[in-house]
Amino acid sequence: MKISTRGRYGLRMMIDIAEHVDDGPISLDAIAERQGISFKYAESIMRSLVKANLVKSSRGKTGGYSLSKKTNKYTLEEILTATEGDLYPIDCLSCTKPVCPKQDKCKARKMWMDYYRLIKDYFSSISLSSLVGNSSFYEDGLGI
Amino acid sequence: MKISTRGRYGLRMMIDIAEHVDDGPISLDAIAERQGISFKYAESIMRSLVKANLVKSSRGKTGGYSLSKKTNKYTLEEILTATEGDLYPIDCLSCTKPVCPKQDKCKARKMWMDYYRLIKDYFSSISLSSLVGNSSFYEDGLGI
DNA sequence: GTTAAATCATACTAAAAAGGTAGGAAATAA
DNA sequence: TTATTTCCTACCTTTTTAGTATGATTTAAC
Repeated sequence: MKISTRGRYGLRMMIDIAEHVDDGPISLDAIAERQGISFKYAESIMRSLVKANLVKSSRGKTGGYSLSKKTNKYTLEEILTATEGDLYPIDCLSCTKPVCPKQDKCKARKMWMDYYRLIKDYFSSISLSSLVGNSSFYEDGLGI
Repeated sequence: MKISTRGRYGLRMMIDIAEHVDDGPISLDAIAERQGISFKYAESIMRSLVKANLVKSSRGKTGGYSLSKKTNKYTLEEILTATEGDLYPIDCLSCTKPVCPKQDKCKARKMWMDYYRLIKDYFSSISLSSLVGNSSFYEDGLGI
């Protein structure tokens, strides 16, 4: 049931880039520093984000990472999927996995599928921009 | 993001007991056999269910496990919590865990808390009885 | 052109969690 | 008394998570 650090850190790294979007490409060094994540681990997470085309990278001296679209075009669903892997709560819901032999008789399957839809819809409904800066999500927040 | 086998198996074991509720205490041997779970692993999961007072056990020759209340009084929330542990997606939401030093500034915290409430409410809204027999959940099911 | 600063790529390792086992003690109905 | 059942503690194996090491490649600035 737990979200791994890859998903949590990946999201924070995306927020970090979004908040410094005006400064040109953001170096991983700066992101890792601000987020308190080791450079090397951040690097491995960032590569997942690049592969999923969520961020663009530029190499060389003034290189770094930048967003590939507007912050309000990102959903948490795509960010978490890129870093965590798919959002299926159980493998047998996935089309790419071998079909469970008990599937037809499984009394819990529909409940799990409904659960999957619920959380997928939730993350799809939240944009990266809603977590950035003094957004409403932040203003409503708990510990301000 | 994945549910572990303890949670999934534990739920199936509860469904199994519920479906044989008229036969008196159900032996673990029968449950493990029907559910295709190894006896020893089923035993370890069942102990979590007993500890949480979700099932009563009786020892001796005709012993076994039986429900401690009516099937419609069980929610999936309590069954999953007993077998999986708490439903928090991230540890820093839990009151019993040390407080995250960045909590006040965390832009994602409210989103995670809302997520937690969403899934807790979902599992709380589903009763064990709705997964048993030819219930509506089953009738609506996918692969029947 | 050289250099310094950045990403890219592959491989590796340690720790934790998940998944599962073993062996025997205690209870109890037949 | 015995067979059958749950109870308890400890252990083991595999997989996943989390993180590290090393070096190559790219590129802006000097």
